[in-house]
Amino acid sequence: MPDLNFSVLRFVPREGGYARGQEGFELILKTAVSVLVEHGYKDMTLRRIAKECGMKAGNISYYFKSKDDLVRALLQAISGSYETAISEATAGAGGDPESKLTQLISFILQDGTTRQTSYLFPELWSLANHDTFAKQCVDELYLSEHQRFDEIIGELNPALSADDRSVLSTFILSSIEGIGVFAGYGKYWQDAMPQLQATACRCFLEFVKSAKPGVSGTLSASAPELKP
Amino acid sequence: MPDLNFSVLRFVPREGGYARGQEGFELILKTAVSVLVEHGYKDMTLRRIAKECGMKAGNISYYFKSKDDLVRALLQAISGSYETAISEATAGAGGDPESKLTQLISFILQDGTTRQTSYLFPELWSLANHDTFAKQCVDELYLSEHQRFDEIIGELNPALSADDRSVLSTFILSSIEGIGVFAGYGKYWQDAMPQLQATACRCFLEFVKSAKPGVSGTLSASAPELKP
DNA sequence: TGCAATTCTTGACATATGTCAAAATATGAG
DNA sequence: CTCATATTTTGACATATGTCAAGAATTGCA
Repeated sequence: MPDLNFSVLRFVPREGGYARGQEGFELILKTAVSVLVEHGYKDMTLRRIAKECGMKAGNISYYFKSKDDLVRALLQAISGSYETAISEATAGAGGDPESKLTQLISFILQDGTTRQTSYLFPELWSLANHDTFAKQCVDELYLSEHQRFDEIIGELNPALSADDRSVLSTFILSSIEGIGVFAGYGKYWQDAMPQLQATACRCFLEFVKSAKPGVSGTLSASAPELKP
Repeated sequence: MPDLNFSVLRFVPREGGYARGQEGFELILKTAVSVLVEHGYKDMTLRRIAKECGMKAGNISYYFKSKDDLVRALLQAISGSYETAISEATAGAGGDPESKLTQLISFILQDGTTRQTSYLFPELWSLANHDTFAKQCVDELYLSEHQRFDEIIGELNPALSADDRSVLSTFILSSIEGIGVFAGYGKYWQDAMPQLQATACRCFLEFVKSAKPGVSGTLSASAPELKP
């Protein structure tokens, strides 16, 4: 069984109960994530989770009144954990906005090389496409990442408007996440990840620094203007 | 029921049989794709496909000896269809390598705004993570896209080495695909897609044209060299 | 129009799933 | 230790799934 390591998987604390109760609660969620990663949502059954927990399926119904409930807790825990991780990763960055951007990009790409992240996110994206609550969790997660990019871009190029910043943030964030799909754990271009990381840092840093206000205008809108 | 439009869904032709047989065969595959898109792989059951086909579940077993067989045919049809679409989309591009790159990027992003593509690919990525055959189909699809980028980049900047070209192709391809996850059909940043498209074209075109040989070197390897 | 090959339905099977109630067991404050 | 509370197992339920065999219905060539 491959190693799974969330830096920290954060749970909403349980009200009342014994210590054992909290253990069981967290074990179920951790194991559920593991099953989701290793087998996909399609095969994430209560009996499978229970078996890997060393307990019986009925016991999960004691902690979660339905599978839907379990999945919700799962999504919240995952979303919250990644938000926390991003927060901590960017908190330690030096004052230099250039290295902040480089560090943020590198952190996300590095995380994308783990089996967990590489296998988990397609499941999340699929879930988000068919479930409103899942979509909210994923959106929330990415909004917090988007905000980090927005801040850094503002420092790097103060001349840009809020709209320009937002589009650039979305552009860079989504590009970076896309790289994980192609060069993440077990993917075809996995070996090129170091080069991709260096390339992404160079390309986006340069682009943000040299961007002029209106950079995010659509192509047709950027047609040559009439001179007065 | 939202409209689904594969430009063309290509099938491996059936051997022998009546005309009705071919119809049923194609109907099942088309419907299976529709169910996969609308409900996700988890809920892509034979009975659901059959019901949407207006036939009984048992009949699918006549065309496909197992569900696994159906899924394989599905993946091949999808992979082949996208390869064909990419091929045709780039065939019509003018001789100018700049507009070729712009057109290819625009085509992929435009396709990513459709419900079909936006919902389908997370399913494919998830499948590829847990199934060898699915992984092969997805890899094959992306390899053919990668090759198009590689060719165009070679025209745009002949000074680059094959390694540089390949890394840049992977970088741009994955970035573009990532944008679909964030600004595709129904996604949070959907409204920003026109700006993202313009931004991506500007950023990557500029980057490729101005790239110097060795651009894909890792950051540590690009440390200042000792002068002799 | 016959009639053999093809397509489709019927109905069943074994197995799997989420859920639940009742009984059994474990926990830890007093 | 006692015992009320919390946790866990047991065993069942209704429903769902992929698969298959046998028979009914359809197709299209002669």
